[in-house]
Amino acid sequence: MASSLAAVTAESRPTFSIHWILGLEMEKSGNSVDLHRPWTEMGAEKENRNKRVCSKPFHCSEEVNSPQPSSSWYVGRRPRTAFTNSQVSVLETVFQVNCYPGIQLRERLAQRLDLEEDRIQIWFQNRRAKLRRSLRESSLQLVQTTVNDLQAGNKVRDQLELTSHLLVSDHE
Amino acid sequence: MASSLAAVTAESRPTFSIHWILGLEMEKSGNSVDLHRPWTEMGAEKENRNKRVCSKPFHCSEEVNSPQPSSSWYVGRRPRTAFTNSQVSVLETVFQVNCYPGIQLRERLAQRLDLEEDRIQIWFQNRRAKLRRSLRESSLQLVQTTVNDLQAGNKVRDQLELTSHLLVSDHE
DNA sequence: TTTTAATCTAATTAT
DNA sequence: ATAATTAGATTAAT
Repeated sequence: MASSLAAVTAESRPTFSIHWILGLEMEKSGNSVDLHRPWTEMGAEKENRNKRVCSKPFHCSEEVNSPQPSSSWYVGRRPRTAFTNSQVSVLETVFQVNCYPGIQLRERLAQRLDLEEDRIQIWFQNRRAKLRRSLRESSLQLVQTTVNDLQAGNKVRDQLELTSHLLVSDHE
Repeated sequence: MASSLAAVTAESRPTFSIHWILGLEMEKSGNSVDLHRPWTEMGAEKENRNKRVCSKPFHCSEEVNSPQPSSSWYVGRRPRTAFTNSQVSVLETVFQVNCYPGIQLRERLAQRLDLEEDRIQIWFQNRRAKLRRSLRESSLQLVQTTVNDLQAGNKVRDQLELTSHLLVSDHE
């Protein structure tokens, strides 16, 4: 609420400082206000993009030429959430019933498990991906098995054909 | 915090009620604990997909029992956030500088604009998609213009060729 | 009708 | 192994 008020105060003014908005973030990048849109140069440097030497684009825009993967002062990614066994247990149970929980159920789960709603959302997305993956794999395995069985069947048939051919030849 | 305690209490018990977990959500679906995984029956109903009966998995299961697919969808969806002009203004300004804000900047923006961090994340995702779309369109238009120019150039060249041919023919 | 917030998948990155 | 992020495609609210 207090932060909201501060924001509104600044927002009502047409010109506001980018430094004020970015706060501490600006200290590290200095005054350079360079755009970071790696996907505009798609074909050119795939390596740089894939490597994502700097998951914090802001600070590392100059690092495109000098990659320092192990700059540990900050990583732009949200720290990995470590779900407890109990939390996963509940989530798995709910997933069995409904793997596309709506906002109400997600909020409820967030409250009951003391997690943010978005963590729930992401968990279900990843869980569905996992299930799809396993289903794909098992169906692939089914195909493999079927192919193998067919091949085995063919071998038997070939054996039979060979035998019958020999018998026929024997008779002729 | 209180909800956390409640959750832990229930979690520590190996057997917990699915109804307790789902709470009010269960009222709608009754006692039937039917799985909802529309993508497991992918190949089976291609017609439905083409007919656009339900392209979202969510309505599919609901639609079986309820005749109002549209009303059942938006109850499950988070209510659309209405950003104020001021909020968008700040977001746009930050976007000019960094369209891939890390977790710190996202949290800072969330605090200052009185929004959830995930709303910020989603806003930037949609904003990047919009920018990419506009870039694609403008580059497409560039191609169109180039093609048109080339065609116009060809016409001029054809005119010149025709003229010279007539002149040559005239001399022969 | 247009714009865009929310949701989803698929692939990937990174812990 | 899986949480987090991205692009891209849709859906649906304004």
